[in-house]
Amino acid sequence: MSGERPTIANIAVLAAVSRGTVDRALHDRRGVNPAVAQSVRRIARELGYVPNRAAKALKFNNHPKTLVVILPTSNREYFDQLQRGVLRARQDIKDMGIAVDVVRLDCDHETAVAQAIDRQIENGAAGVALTGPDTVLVREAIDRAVAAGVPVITVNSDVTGSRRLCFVGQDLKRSGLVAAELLSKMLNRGGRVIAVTGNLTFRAHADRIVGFRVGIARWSTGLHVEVREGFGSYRETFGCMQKALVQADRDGENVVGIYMATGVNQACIDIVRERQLAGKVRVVTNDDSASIRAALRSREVDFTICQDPIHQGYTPLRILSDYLLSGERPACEWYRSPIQIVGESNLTD
Amino acid sequence: MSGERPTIANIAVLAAVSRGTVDRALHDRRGVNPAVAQSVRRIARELGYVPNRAAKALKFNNHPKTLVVILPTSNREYFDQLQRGVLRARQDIKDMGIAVDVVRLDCDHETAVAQAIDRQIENGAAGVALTGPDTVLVREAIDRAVAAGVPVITVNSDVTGSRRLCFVGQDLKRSGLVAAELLSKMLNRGGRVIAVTGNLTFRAHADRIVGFRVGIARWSTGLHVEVREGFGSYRETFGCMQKALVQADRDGENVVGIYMATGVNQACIDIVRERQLAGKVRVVTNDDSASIRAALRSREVDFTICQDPIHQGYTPLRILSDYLLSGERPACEWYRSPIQIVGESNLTD
DNA sequence: ATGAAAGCGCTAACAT
DNA sequence: ATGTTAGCGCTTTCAT
Repeated sequence: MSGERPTIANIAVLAAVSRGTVDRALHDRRGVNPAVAQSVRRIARELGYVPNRAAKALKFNNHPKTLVVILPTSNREYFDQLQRGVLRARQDIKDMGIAVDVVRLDCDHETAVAQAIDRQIENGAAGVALTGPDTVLVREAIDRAVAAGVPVITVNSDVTGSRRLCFVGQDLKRSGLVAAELLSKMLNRGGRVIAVTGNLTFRAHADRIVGFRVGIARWSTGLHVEVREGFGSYRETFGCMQKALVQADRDGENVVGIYMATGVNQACIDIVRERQLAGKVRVVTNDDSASIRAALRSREVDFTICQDPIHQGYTPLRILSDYLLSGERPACEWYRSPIQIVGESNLTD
Repeated sequence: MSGERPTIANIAVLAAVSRGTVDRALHDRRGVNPAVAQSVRRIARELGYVPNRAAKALKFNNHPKTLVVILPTSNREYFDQLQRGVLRARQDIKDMGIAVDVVRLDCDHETAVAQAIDRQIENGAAGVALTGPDTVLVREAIDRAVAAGVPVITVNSDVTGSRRLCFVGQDLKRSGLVAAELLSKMLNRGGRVIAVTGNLTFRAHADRIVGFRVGIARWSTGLHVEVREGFGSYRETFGCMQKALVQADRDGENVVGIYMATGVNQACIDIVRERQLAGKVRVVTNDDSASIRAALRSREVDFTICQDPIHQGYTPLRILSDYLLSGERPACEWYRSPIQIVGESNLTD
């Protein structure tokens, strides 16, 4: 083949036009003779032209592009971690003439999120990554952004049916499966396992439980699952756990394991501590936090299943900047963030 | 502060010299008045000057730099995976005017490795990442490269005492700890655990066992560790396992767990299969391979501890290209690759 | 509708 | 020893 690495100048020669015209043609800008545009694009395709990212980046230095990340103020510990991933990405792409802004707001408030998206587009954001509720208002705001030519990526929790570029987050069902495998393999005897979740009407919460049930059925011998909802409040979570333990006593079945699938792990940990269940009951939780780390060290928790918040912060920005620099759409719709199993031995402080 | 983002041109104005002189001063090139050089560097420091990577990258396109990765032909499955990480990095830095070559050779042969390094330097490699034996010859070759201004990174297995930029690989002692935690938590009853390794005189092999022993002491109740060496051969590994099982019978102690810390996992898996120990004995292995995946699915292995070969292939090239582009030395001497615990539930096919 | 040219920040070749 | 200039590949005026 032609040894020449394809560049705009290169294509310009072959098409017998100027570099400006090639640029215009390749970017579907107006003011190009359709026939010329056609032929330019054909040549580009034949040469396998891919824009040089370094050159484009250098050019951006004129008028820097800005990517915006919208994150919740809730679940502070987790999203602070995620933000560290964002900051790392910011460093990596700063020299590409791409700036990164982080906006934190109450993401449970759907209108707030939708408005934030609209505002960022108005301000000229070149791309948006966000965590928001899976509701119509948010979906419409995302679709408006995409229609305006601004790529959007959902992080940690997807907005289904929207025209976002892709979703970066964990496979929650799989996460539930992992919890089940761990508990099953730690518990060869039978008995009762309590799975505490937030609210089963939320898809995200339900998914983990679905996976967990499947996993228990697949790997355990004689474990029974008892699901309880804590609805995101400490009080209710604490209460439902207590009731579940009493109920088990009454039923004459031993509680041998606990799966804390909820955000309010603290309530569960406190129960384990108060009742001195450490060592008697196997406990698996989700995510990472100071109190979970402490519980791992004190053996009140055996394993916690993490979703690599750093990765979730870093990846979307890399995808967006790649998109800006090379026009390449992400390879897949769903970037599954790794499922990390963490015990006391591999705590990474 | 001065709102001006610091560039060479910028510094040149402040120092009242030309851009060329600034470039020379900042790169300690010869032919600059020491006093001038001093003042230029001072101004650069005060402005917090960091070279623009995109610009440097674009410049590289003139005469592309080449990074070389030297990998073993042995342990094929693992290093093929690692090479995939290398190829991914190659894509990412191609546009930076940085090419990546992969050389595979028999890395147990120290002279071969040392010669390969020398040859690559002679060929004008801009940086080298390598997996090689921790011997004097290799260390000297690395130091020669570094002395010639070519940065070197060791991958997967370190060459201690060498002047390599950094090491990217797993914390093997930690890996042994993790194995111990898993087995301990799966085995509340007491009994004997067989740990199969290659050759305890090799630091890398010994490390895992050290960690494993510490971990068993820390987490288990009543587990006894029996270490066997297989010396990297299938036959010997198979043989020593068999002997260990017979010995346990004779001693009247149940073998309840197996830790396969060796490269020849296959021998151990075959034993488990032949003796139909699946379900009776808890098994933890290292790394990932087709046969281990199969064993996970057939439940002959409970968990395998992986060291993220993709990461080990990707990271060194990122560090090297960052070094070329920004002159930044890596933040730490040892990039610990993540310790992944993989069961049947989180096999990533 | 198209061409020409300037410039992003840096470096290497050339000129003084 | 230092200044000047060209050029990496791309985009964006400004001219035509």
